Parts: sequence; structure tokens; C-alpha cells
Amino acid sequence: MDHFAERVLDVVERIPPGMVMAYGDIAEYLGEGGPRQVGRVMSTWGGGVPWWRVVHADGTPVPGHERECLRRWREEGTPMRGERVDMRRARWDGGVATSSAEIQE
DNA sequence: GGAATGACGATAA
DNA sequence: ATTATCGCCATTC
Repeated sequence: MDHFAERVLDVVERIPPGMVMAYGDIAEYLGEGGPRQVGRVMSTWGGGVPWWRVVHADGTPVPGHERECLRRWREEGTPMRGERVDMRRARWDGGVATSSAEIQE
């Protein structure tokens, strides 16, 4: 565990139900590391956080847990597009832009 | 130090 | 929509 890992896990825990963040989004939000680093953290220590809310930039689910993801998303009412998350609507920005502007839907 | 690797991402074909 | 490539960046060999 390092500082970066703690920050990543902290952000993932804050993703509200029904929303998701891409690996790259988290890296960009933190301002350090990159998608691969976020992925590394999730694969190693992601067991204690809502990992199913972290997906690929195109909305495809976590490798090896597709079934689990689909189940969770359907349970939380995450907007979906076929077998993938509808990033256009489910993408969470970290609780900044949407909290005041609530962009388009 | 250099090469390979990986829960990534964007682009081209 | 799917596959192939290239860029990225910390970790591991």
C-alpha cells in the first residue's frame, strides 16, 4: 500500500451508487499516475471497495467479473447500454461539476 | 539500465 | 462491432 493506492481507494469508495468512473478518469481526477496504475491498485487492493463502479473508458466491465458487474449495476440502477455501462450518463466526475451544474442528461 | 508486463485509452483499419 | 497498434507509466525481471 502506498499513498497513491490510498487515494485511489478513497475515491472509489465515494462513487455514488448508479454511477461509475473509468481508470483513466480516476487517474486524471487525482492528478497523478495513470490508468495502468489505477488498474494495478484495483487488482491488488480493490477488494475492499465497490470495484464494480470502476470500469473501462468505453463502459466495458472489469475483466474477469463481467457477470458480477452486470448484476451489481442492474441492482443499483446504473444506466446501461447493452452489456456495457452508458458512460454518457453514468460517468461520475468526483462530485464537483455535477453537484452544482448537474450537466445534461 | 533495458525489456517485458498489465483490472488502460485513443485511434486506425 | 472487432482486432491491431501505439502511447502511457509504475512494477518486476
